[in-house]
Amino acid sequence: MAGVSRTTVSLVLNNVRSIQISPETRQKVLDAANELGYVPDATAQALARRRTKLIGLVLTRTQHHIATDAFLPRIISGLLTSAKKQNVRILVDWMETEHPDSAYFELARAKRIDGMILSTPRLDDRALKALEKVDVPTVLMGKIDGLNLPFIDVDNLKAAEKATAYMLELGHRAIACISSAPREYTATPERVGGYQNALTKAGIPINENLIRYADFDPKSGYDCMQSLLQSGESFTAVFVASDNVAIGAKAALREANLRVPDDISLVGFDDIPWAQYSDPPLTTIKLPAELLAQSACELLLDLIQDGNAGQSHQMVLDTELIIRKSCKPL
Amino acid sequence: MAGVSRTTVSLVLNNVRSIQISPETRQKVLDAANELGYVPDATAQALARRRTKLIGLVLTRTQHHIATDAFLPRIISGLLTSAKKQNVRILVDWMETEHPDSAYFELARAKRIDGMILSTPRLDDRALKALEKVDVPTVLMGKIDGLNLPFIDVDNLKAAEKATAYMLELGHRAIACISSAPREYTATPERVGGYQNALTKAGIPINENLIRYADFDPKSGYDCMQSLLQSGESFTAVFVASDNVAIGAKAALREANLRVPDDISLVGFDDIPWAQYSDPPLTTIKLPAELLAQSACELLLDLIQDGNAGQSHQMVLDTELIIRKSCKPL
DNA sequence: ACTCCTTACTAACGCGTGTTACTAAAACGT
DNA sequence: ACGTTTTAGTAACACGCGTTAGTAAGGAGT
Repeated sequence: MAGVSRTTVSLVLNNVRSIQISPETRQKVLDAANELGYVPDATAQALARRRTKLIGLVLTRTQHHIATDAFLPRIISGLLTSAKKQNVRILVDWMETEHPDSAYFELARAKRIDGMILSTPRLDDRALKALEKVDVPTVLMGKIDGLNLPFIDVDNLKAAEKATAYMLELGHRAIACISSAPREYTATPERVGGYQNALTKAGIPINENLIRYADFDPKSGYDCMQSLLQSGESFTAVFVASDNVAIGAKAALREANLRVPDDISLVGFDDIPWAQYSDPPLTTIKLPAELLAQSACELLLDLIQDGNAGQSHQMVLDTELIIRKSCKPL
Repeated sequence: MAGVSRTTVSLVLNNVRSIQISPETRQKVLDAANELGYVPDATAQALARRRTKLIGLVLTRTQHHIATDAFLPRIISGLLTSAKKQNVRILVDWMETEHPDSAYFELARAKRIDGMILSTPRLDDRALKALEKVDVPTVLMGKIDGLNLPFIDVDNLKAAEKATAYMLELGHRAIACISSAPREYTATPERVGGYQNALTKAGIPINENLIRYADFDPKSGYDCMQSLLQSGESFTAVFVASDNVAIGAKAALREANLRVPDDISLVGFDDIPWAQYSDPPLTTIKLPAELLAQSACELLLDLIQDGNAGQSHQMVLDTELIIRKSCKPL
């Protein structure tokens, strides 16, 4: 070093205001640090400060569903920009759903991260209840009613209702629904519920045979659509609650020689990059993914800083129906 | 604790073999740890062991290109499985290309990570040369000729040649090429080079006017295809060096009332999930993304453990041409 | 009875930083 | 001239673990 104590260096580099350092020594320290190319050891800082400056993004899905998720890049992108702005880094982890309760805590208990964002939580996940009582700042990306955890989500119900209402306006009456994921995932009942609400408001009875539950990926969409086509039920429009699933659903329609929108109208959900370039361009619900991720990140950092300071940190974002060319008046 | 020293606990929990512990005390320690729900503090371990058990995935792209990258999920999925197997975690970071040389080192210098994987490196990146001399285990996902850094990549040249040769076999002679990314990215010259090789071997002169450089996302593919169509050049087939770019390219063809494969044959690259469900199913080069990521991870962990133990850690994986229905004999 | 080895454990230090309590010197006030 | 405050800096401890060197107890050998 250059002529000063370790403590002084720490005080200068961290710009501690509650203490006085003469401008000259301050400059001497800065010069020395610069010349030596000194970078504080992040691990040691974390140990001393009891903050790792790391937040975890925990994906509650199988490996295969992560690999085929066309939505994930937007979440990561949003998270990265928001994190960089706040000088925090992102740790990605993944959890097979079969794991026991303790799985969520591996990261947190070891204090590897300061807090975490849980993507696509499941309703049947018992560990979530435990999270309420444990002191790990957590933000859910997905609303769960029973729990009192902070969450951020879009208004899935309203969005699905909007999408379905649009097809109703065009005169469709026999409208099928393919959900984005199995029932256990929180968005599923909301989106299917919104679809059902719209039908009910239009005085149309709900036909359970027109509802299918996909499993995130295009293949499941393909299977669901085939199942619908083979069910014998007739329909002129389909609400597919995930663009990624719609990719497969459209393939099934094509194989059955049905054309979009001439034979079947289609509305998707998410507005992944593919949607506007598909044939025909897909009418879909635009989900503000980057904003969602950024808000989740900021919410989490608030929680980490202020503790759980009173107010319930829960946000619901709005969505927009993007009308393209996959629907046609009946 | 339950009747024993801190040292003994450490020895038991880490299963240190070079030292003797009686089975009874061992069990006592394990029982106590279990009851207390003791989890070692990861930060403190990292400080003492000088290993963070974290590896960085550094993306050299803009925020927008990350958000629209249909290929990223497969990389992350592969990395996650491989990392979990080795009890290591993944830190995702991102770097705008304009940053100065030091940018790569922020993570490494602060010893936040044990090593890093660099995705889609750029040829013009001067910082890479600095990496050679710095003691940070690094694996490049993408081959760079001048450097002596460990890398893992697919044989882009051979793959592109294979794709182009396939169209030549079908009788096409006027074959255009849309690259996946700007020239600065390492895969670009290789893939375009493979395309040119195939033409040359078939005795066809290379027409520079039939080559376009896209920029990762569907929109750039759309623009490139439009540019080709408006150039006045005539062609019957196109090699698009990225499925993600092909999404947009197909949209441009459709708008020009050209049909695939009747009017234009198309071969893609990557085999993203969308490819097999597109209309028509896209013939493409299947890139083993998960394997690529896993190999990169294992390579990196080897480097971290053994230091740079002699042998040049460089791997080139093979690809496969998946023939679907987007090409037609001329 | 003494040395020598083995077994089973622990004291003490180090990892690289943040932070608190304290001190020495200088400046100030009467 | 003396007490009091301010200024500028540092020593020492803490963070929670890994690890090395060392020790006490017990057994074996002569």
